[in-house]
Amino acid sequence: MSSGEIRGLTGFRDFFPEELALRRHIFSAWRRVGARYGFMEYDGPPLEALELYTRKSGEEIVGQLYEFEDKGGRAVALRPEMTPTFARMIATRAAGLAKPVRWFSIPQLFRYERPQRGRLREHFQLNMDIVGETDPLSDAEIVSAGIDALRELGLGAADIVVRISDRRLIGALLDAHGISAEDHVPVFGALDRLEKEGEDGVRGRLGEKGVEREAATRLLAAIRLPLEELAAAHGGDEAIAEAADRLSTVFAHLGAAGFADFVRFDGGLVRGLAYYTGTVFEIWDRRDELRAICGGGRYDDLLKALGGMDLPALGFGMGDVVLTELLRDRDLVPVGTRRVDDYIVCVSDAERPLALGIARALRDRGRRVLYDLRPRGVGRQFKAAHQAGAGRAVVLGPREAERGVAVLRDMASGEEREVAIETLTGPPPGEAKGEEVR
RNA sequence: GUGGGCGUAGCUCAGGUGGUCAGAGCGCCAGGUUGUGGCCCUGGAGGUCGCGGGUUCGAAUCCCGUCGCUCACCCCA
Repeated sequence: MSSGEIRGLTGFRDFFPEELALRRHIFSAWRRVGARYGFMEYDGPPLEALELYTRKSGEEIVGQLYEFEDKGGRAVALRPEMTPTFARMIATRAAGLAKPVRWFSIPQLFRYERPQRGRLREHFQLNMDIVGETDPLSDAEIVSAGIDALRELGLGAADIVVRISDRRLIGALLDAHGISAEDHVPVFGALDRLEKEGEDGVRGRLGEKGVEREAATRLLAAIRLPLEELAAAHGGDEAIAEAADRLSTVFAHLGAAGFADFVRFDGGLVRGLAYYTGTVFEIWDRRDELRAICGGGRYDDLLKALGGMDLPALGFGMGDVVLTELLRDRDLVPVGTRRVDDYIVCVSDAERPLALGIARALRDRGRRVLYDLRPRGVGRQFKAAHQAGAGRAVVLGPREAERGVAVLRDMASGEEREVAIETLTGPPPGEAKGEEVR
């Protein structure tokens, strides 16, 4: 790069045609799944009042935000997540919306931090949320939608796994192990280190939080238990039994829906966001080489906290950055599709007016049509047709023009046949759609 | 914010210990082939070797700084 060149900002992407094609491939898969699950698409502003993010997420998040003062002196921020905007939008109409509400969005989100693998300063994220339902069926529904958003792109149970837990369950577990409610959040933070630091490391962190060694060891053993054994291991603890039972129901629903191979209980799963109140889940690649592809959970208190009605809600976010890496890894990126249908080849300049008329007529039928923008040799034109990925060439020359015909050459087989020019310029035959005209 | 690695053509990369080291492949443009593409052959365009400074007779090469990319940490979507 020369010094005079203006580069794109760190952590922001340019989407060249190939990359935009992949992005659109992902978005369209997400939209198909959203539609199948009966979700309506919405969107909100990319710039919001800073307070929308600080009020519930705390001041510490400000360091990670793209935030600044606008010309009117307002503290604003580029949205780092969609949930607050979603909550605000729901709040303004909550009374009039039929519950449960099912909405999804594909916002571009921003975060001011150093880029690294799978994390940039900007990304797109599928957000799907259900508002107004507490039944475990809704938890299973949102997890199913998350799985299908990935299945639609060709990923299967061999590629991805959904780790599911429930803050109510883990909270009850902490209570049972003598950890007071106000310590739950920091303890969640410590437990989150389990995979990175191992049990000894986490025991040390728990010790700093005032959890005794013995208790820490028992706790670490407990969260590794299968869900079915967890309640049994804590005998008469009703809170644990109830939470475990509820989560078991979610798993049962997911099993009934055919997703048993995708899901797994993970008592060590902790989501960073403070507002989760129940089910939490993350989707990871099976090889565990990438960071989480998707994360979400139940946030029953957030809507009320943001000034709206007291409505239960749950949802997830699925980013495009890690997902793109996974699709590339698994060779699930569709290769370049045909760019044009027809390439019109003019043998001499005399056919140019005819070519323009044919091009216009074919384009009116919805066909993708290309022709040289300056006179070139026939060989060059065919080469260009080949490069453009044309399905067929429409050859016009003096010999054909004289007889009112054109030669259609199938670019794959090389077969040629003559057709009357009227069949190209006239109205589409029958009721067939343009794309189907051959 | 901290630390490691890396910056040579549009892309992927060669260029022991400083002395035709400005290169290859792919891609692009053109010609071979003014009525037929893919393959092949030939030619061409394209780089202040990220930028700045220093050492030296001489720096893509060594030193310092800086910017950028990247990986990890922190944190988390």
